[in-house]
Amino acid sequence: MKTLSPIICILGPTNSGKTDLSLKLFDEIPSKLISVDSVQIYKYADIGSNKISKELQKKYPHELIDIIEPNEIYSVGEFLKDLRRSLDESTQSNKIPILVGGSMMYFFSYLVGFDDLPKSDPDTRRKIHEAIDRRGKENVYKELKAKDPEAAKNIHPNDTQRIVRALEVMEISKKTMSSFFKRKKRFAPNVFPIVIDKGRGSSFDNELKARIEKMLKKGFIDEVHEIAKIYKSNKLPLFNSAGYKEVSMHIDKIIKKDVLIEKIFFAHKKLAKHQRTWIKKIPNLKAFQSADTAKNEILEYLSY
RNA sequence: GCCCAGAUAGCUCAGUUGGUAGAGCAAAGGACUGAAAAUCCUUGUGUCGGUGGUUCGAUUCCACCUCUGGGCA
Repeated sequence: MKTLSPIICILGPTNSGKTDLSLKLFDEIPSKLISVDSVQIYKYADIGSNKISKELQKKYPHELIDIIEPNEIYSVGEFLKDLRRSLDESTQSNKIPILVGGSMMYFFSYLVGFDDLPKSDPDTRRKIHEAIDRRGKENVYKELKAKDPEAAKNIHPNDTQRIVRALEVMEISKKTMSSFFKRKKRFAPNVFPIVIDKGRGSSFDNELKARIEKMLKKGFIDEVHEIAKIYKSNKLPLFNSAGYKEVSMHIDKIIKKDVLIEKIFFAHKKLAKHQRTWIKKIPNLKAFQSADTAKNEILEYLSY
């Protein structure tokens, strides 16, 4: 079922020019744009996630954008399934898939490998959280250590999220989480992954700041208001992400207006840093500092 | 001009009843297997505004000076 048509992957930290590059490529080659972005996946999250405008979306349609409601939880596992489907579709229609986006763990899982763990279950998860409240995090961690020392080795006692996940997997599957770990490498020879990063000097900071000011001018706060109104909640999964968290805190009067820009800026800087940490772990990336040189190299690779 | 309050880490500020200091944020590095833009870990020497004085010892007490708020004229 595997064909060898090329697959282009464009990764990079926020504000690096990924989108520009992907649109330019789309202009020149018969391709399908596929978003790799855990926030743009959400409907209505337009301004804060830097989606291209609705008009541009007509000209440049993207897969895996606007497919989830902001009150739903999406995950890497689902992403990989959705991605596979999109990739199949594009090869069937003889189009070159261009994967572009900012969620580095999604890229990592696709490029480096991901095992078939049981998917999360809210009831099981709730039970484990109750156990933590009742018996204390330390004791629950001890339990994990006893049952799955291999997994516990890589989980810090303070990392509640991972402790819960490991116990959840065990509860559902009756097997240890570490027994699932194989990380079969899926790095196919036809995948062409590149990273673009302009670096992190003061010009990066200034551009990022300008970009955030623009977001606010375009009505980021109203967008968050609207979403909270539609779903009657200000505690949506979407509101955990960089920027959305800060704006929703502002709406709750926890963050004052005059520091909001700064807080969002820090959140995005942290995001960029985190993205770069992931990028360092992904092998075989071709690195570029500008969209133009990257474009030429990709066209050359595709012999266009 | 007078009175009051400040001056401590890049920022906001704690603190030391006198034995040369610590939180949050930022920054840097890292972990990461269905929330990942999440979650978590590691890293803190800074003329404690300046100059003198008291003291075995001052960032801490005293005096003066400089600067910044605020008030009164």
